Amino acid sequence: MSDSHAIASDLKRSDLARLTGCNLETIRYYENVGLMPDPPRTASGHRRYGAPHVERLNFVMRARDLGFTMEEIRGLLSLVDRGSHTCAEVERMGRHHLDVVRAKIRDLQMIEAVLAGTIARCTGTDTPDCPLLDVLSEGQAVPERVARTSE
Amino acid sequence: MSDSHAIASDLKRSDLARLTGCNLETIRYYENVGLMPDPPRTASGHRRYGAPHVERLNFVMRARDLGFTMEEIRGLLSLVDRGSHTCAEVERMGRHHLDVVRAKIRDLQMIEAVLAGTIARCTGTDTPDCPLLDVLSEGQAVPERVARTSE
DNA sequence: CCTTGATCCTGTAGTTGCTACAGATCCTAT
DNA sequence: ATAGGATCTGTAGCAACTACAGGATCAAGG
Repeated sequence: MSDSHAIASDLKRSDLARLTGCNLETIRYYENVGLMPDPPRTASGHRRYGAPHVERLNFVMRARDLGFTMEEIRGLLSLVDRGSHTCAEVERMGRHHLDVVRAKIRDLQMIEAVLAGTIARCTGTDTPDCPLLDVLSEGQAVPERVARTSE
Repeated sequence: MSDSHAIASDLKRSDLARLTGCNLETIRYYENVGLMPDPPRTASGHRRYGAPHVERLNFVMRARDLGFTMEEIRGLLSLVDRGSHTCAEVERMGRHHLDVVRAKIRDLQMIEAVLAGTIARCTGTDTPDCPLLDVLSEGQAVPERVARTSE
């Protein structure tokens, strides 16, 4: 590998934010909650980041984009950091998360069906009679009322 | 209307919770944030509820079940409370919420596709090589990284 | 009538995943 | 040297609840 355009290894927090697209404050937050390591500091206490921090933050952000919770990401990172992770372990965590995602989709589709079906019966006129209000007032809004996983 | 089995109109907070399935504390919370009206009190300050409160709380809970935000529910309730609402107004709010729900579904389906497609390539063995880690490390996790509406 | 235990009251803290602000310090360029 | 940006810290705020502590009150049994 040439060093023709190596990533500068003396990044300020604002540089890291710019390179990753992460919010400036969120970087500090991830540090506080243990998703990012404590970076080295200059004599006056300013954080200095390098290429590994860029990678780590990208990892965290991609995991968040995929809907992993911070707890799950901590789990993934500790697997990787341990240095002896296996694909099986990672896959297990991924599958669990996939189950959660699919459950959310199902819940939202139930909501969509009720909403769409109800609104389709709306007249859109000035009458106070409204199927949606009827559902909210009397109907069983969503067949299984268990928890609100879908939010 | 007979009073053979009219809903008792002298309900304690615990009764309202039991009748609706709502958490006891949540009732007070809804009162604080204006989703439930301040109920009458006994001389010693205990809340007393009646049938209208049961209906109102059921309305709020069904709306929450359908994923309406508290802000939206406040809007729906103020329409209804105003006494001069129209189906068109309610429908408009419902349609807007339906759009939000559908956007969430789409976002989650993108996540599902990436996750499922990636995990399908997992070997499930003891190797550290893992497609999911590859996606998190290098991939563009979810094509459009805009906001996280789907949570 | 009195006690005991259940219920009720209030305010407040915790949850998740950030985001934003205030006030102090520091860095950089002129 | 100084002005104005950037950084530092702690903390508060968002949604939508849930739970707890400490005190007051109610209801039933003795």
